[in-house]
Amino acid sequence: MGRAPCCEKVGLKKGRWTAEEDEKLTKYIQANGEGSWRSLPKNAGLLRCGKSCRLRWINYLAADLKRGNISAEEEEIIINLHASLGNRWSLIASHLPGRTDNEIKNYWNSHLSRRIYSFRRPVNERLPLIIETAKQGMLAKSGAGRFAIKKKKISHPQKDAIRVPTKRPRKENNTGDFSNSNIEGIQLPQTPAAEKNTLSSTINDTVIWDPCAEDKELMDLVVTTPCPETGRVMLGSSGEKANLVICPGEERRRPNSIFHPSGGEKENDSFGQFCEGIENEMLSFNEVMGKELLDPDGDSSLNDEGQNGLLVHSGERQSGVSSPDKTVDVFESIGDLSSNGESCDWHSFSSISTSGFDDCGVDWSWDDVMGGHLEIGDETKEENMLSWLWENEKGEEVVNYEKQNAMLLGFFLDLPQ
DNA sequence: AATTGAGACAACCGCGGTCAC
DNA sequence: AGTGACCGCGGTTGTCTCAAT
Repeated sequence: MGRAPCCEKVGLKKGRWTAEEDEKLTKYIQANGEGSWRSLPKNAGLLRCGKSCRLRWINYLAADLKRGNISAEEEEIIINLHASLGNRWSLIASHLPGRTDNEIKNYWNSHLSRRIYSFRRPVNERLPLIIETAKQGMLAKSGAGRFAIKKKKISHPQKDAIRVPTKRPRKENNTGDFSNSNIEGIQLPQTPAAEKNTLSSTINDTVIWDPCAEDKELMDLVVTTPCPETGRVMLGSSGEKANLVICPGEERRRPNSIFHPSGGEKENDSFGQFCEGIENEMLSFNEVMGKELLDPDGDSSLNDEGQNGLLVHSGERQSGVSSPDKTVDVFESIGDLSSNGESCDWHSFSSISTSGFDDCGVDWSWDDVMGGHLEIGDETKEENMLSWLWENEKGEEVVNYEKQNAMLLGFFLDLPQ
């Protein structure tokens, strides 16, 4: 014989709580304390299920709840903890006094998730590591910690017009930095599988990596160590340097930044395990932009020099497009796609690029990409970075795709403010 | 002024672990 | 020891608000 049921479930009221019900519940709990949810509704004179009473008390009536908007500090904590813990709302809430798991969950779903997951991706599919990496670079944005790298210019006189017009703006001001960016409105995965598996990364694990730092030893350790199983070079390592956040130069360690791209358990984190499951996700920049972001057939390509326009659709660049800003177009395209949830369509991209955004210009060059890190006259840093990007250990000229891609993607993701 | 539809959020549902009987 | 309710949690749904048309 088990316990008696918590309530009869018949004749019980559902839906919104009235002020009168709130008052009854509050008075009862103030007099008798929390708990005994089964008997509470009857004793308090409420036609509610005990479960409903508990939820109402915990989420809205408890005295220690903090009302009002989520502050910028709280928001950053949520973002960082979510990057580490995934959808463990109660755990996240435990770090935010006065906030409930439900409140944080709702805030995440309505305010933050679309800012964080900037790219269309099927549910339950992980982002490529390079995007995860750059994404986390975005997350590290607030404060000084940010990998990339300011845009050289936004030539469009009304850059707000770049926004994808798929959603009406809300009245309230969003506190985040991406609300006015041209990625607004992008459909997001609801609960990426990777998040569910992202566990146990702690603040102490975080390594903020500055690619132009003079700490070349760290650079090499983090970036150029190949996976012993796959032979691939990863944007991340494991063991002591398991967590990687790309950030700019000023601040190399930010205690609140959490990044654990592998989602592995800290104590089990070996390099092999880190590589496991992501070995095929290390795409080149062209692959990412073409296959993952733009053209499902993968036939867009990156202009090698990067000096005159950003992306060149092979064999089909639109005539009559004057200095098109392909960065802008890229994100226009993504937003447009996500707004209807359909697959990426290169042709819609083309039509967008030729119908009103032609003169949006964000030219880029490697000088631009690196420029955010470098101060004028800082030749040592510049030399370090150049050799890091274009040389191997022997000083021979090579193409370090992963390094370059990470820098480029970070650059491109640093959208106009 | 009426309609539409997206955003925000309160509340419900269902599951799994725990614990009282 | 077995049963089944309780509890807490995360996912989902329902409802309200309000900007755009």
